[in-house]
Amino acid sequence: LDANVCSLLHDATILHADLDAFFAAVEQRDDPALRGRPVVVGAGVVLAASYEARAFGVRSAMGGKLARQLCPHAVVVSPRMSAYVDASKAVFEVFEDTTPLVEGISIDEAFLDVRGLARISGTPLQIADDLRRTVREQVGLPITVGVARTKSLAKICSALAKPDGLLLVPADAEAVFLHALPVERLWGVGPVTARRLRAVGLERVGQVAALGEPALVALLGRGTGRKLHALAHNRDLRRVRARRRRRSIGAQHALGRRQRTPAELDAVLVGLVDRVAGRMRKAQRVARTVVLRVRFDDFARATRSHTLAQATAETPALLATARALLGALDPLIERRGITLLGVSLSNLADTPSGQLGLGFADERARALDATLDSIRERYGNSAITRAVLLGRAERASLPQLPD
DNA sequence: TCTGGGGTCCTAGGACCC
DNA sequence: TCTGGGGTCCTAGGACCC
Repeated sequence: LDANVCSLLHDATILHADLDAFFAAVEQRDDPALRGRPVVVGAGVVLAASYEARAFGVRSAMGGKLARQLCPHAVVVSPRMSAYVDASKAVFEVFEDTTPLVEGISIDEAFLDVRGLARISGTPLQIADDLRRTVREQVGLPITVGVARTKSLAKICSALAKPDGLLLVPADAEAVFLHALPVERLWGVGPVTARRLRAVGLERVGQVAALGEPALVALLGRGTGRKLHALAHNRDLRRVRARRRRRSIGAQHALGRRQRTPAELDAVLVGLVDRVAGRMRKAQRVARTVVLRVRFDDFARATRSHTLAQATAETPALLATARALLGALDPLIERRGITLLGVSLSNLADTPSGQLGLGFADERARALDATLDSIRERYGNSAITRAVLLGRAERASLPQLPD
């Protein structure tokens, strides 16, 4: 596809940029001895595999044992997260230099909207080409870019163009391109949905597109059915949005198959809550909902959650809640065994300005919280709003609020 | 495939409110 | 007495993504 075609159509303006085998590529960049050799990052579970390792069937999320069987001569390295974070920052700087409209999806991929940059930077195809070269020159990593009119299709393009590739689908070629693909290529179709589709003979996106929305809804449910129908026709109105805020923060820990005593379990829980609460305070955010996640011996899962009356990032309050949730699951854990424990916090808000440094709440804040609790007990939640306002006024040494 | 750690979004029922 | 229409929030589970 040449740049002239692209500029004529000029509507494939969303880029999806995706680093190739990111963790493994950083390791190969930093250690020349690893270049050209199969590299596996992560021992217990494969976090990333270089393309040389993938040639032997090694995939990320695969168990380390199987990976070693498939590729015995692979170099296994333990992850260096800080190196990856640094590399990611450097790459995102290149993104930000390309266009102000950058939406990070994960540590190694982002959407970029390059509409309206024709006079400054050229066509989307030229921009994508420059971006790839700049990342290679400045950061030393291979990156693949997909270009299309929608996020969904741009993402599909980058997946197909990997590794170290560039693929643009012009608007008038969308249907032909999309409809020939297997259904798994659609962003949002995982193993379960793919199985359901294949069970009724739907293997290509074109077949899904031809089916019609009602039939798809009947097969997959309303949400998934509608979404899939739209995506199969490349109808995807999602914009590229800069800086989306996190909606939850969590931590989890795999426990293996060994039996755990309640005391061991509690120690793990304390560690998780402490870690998560610390990250919350660092991010100056507070949470109202505590979610406890467990995985049993048979890998089935269960979650329990509790929503607090007031948002907090204080370890003791969060820990008490998490302990209560874990206690409620005790009988199940007793019966079925536990292989993973996780805590995540949602319903997030910014730390109120009067409560900065919540982790070290002073006597006064504690007294105020106690007052709020007693008000709640006596008069119910409806009295709390006014009490909170009064409390803030008091803490900020403001005059009393009018009724 | 035999299993790590971090997320997002959707659904559905029930409690509760006006 | 038996019941409309609209809404929010909470909880639990599930699918999916990197």
